[in-house]
Amino acid sequence: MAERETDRSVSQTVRAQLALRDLVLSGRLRPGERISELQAVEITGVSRTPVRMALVRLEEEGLLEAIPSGGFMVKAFSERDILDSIELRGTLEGLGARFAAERGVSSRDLEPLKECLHEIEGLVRQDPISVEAFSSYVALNARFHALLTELSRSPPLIRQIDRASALPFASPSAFVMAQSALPEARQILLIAQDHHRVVVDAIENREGARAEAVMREHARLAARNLRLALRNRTHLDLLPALALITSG
Amino acid sequence: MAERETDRSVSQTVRAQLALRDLVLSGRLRPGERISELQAVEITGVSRTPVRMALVRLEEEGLLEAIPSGGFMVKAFSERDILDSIELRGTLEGLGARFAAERGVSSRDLEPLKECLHEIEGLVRQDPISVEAFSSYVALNARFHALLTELSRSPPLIRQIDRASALPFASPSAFVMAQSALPEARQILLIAQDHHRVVVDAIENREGARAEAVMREHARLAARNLRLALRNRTHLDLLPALALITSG
DNA sequence: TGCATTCTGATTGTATACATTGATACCAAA
DNA sequence: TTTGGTATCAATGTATACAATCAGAATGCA
Repeated sequence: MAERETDRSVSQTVRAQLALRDLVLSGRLRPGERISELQAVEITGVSRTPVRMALVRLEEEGLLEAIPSGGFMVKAFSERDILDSIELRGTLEGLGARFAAERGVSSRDLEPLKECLHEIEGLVRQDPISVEAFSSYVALNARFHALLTELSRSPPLIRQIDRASALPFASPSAFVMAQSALPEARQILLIAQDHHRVVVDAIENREGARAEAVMREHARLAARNLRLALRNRTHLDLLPALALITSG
Repeated sequence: MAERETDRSVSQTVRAQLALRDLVLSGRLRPGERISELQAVEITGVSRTPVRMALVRLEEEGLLEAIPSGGFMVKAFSERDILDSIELRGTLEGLGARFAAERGVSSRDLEPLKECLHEIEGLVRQDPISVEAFSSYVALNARFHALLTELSRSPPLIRQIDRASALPFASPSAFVMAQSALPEARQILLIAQDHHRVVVDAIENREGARAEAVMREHARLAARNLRLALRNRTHLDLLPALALITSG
């Protein structure tokens, strides 16, 4: 029944973790629903031990919640939780940008970031933006944010940002996806790209405060637009992670 | 050998987690040193399964690091890592204070915070501060920060702050302990208490920006003083967590 | 003597059996 | 009918046995 294609390249634990995460994000398990180990064993095809490890890691990741009496359930998020997560992430990224600016970054390190910026530039110039271009944008945007995070050169901060982005609705891609639901999507992307340009410029010129401020504004824009998109409830199926929302 | 006093109130996993954390923080395991499961089993007196769970949790907590080839080792931190962690925590607390201020807090919710403030007030008024008073201060300070964090009423943020404080050198107590190594310790405590007063006042008056700014300044003060204390290398044994530092 | 290779030992990753605990349903008594 | 208790059962927590993998040492060959 369960596929026995033992892919030796990854551990059973990792495979279970991926399968269970997908199960939660796809919405096949509703928020608040208990996830039984036996059930998880049947679905993933691995034994209880790695399943258990995967459950613990997913709990630490924030997708699951431990039940006091034992076991785990799918965590439920309110709309406010999601908006806070976005702002939280923006604050951390802001600190990262400040670190990068204050500590100085060689032009060699800035190169990939600028290249990324340039590629995005080409995409948003289109009007209207094609579907393929849009999905490229999502990938490039995620890449931009990842590179920017790296520039902080602060392992503790990078770690924390990664944790904050683990919640699927707080990832940079999620921002963009949500914005795409709005009629003024292209305008928003143009503003976002403007933020990108400013933060790179600020880092280059060692203006820490400006770099930080623009990243926070960047997140606030994302939060505002997600809120609007949630009000309209249009095309939100683009972002399956929103299945985790329970209350307004 | 290993105590067989099976304390039924807590799980084996939790007991192992506590024992191993203590092992790391006490410095009996040096940074970079590999921690073998067998060894952990002997020390904690519990079997491999809960030990393994504890190791995974301690890794997520940031105290251990997974070795690619398998197993875990004690994580090593640079001085820069520690200073960044403090600033990171201050940034998160700043956001929390802003949330509290912007969203409004009932005077009923502020009461325990003010009481805490008042108790600290009594302590710092002493000159010189007695040893007992100082250790009370450490506890009260931690309590103040915890209450403040709660006031944000943002589960995602609270979670993140808790994670940031898990690193022992980033906890509020660590700030105070480190400061105690300096000759001007009392002056510093007075300034810190001033910050506490300002943040409460700002929250009460719904001044989000001011609340945020003072918490960040609060952390910057702590970082500055820790840096000074590290330079002097005086009384740093007060903070055993610093055993995790490897490089300057 | 130096380097590569293989073998061996130990340690981790996985599977499963056992113990224990929490939940539920049913029955009896008030 | 409701409430209390008990018994049963299912699911988790724990222990241990087995398998796979990695590191290191020893040996053989160049």
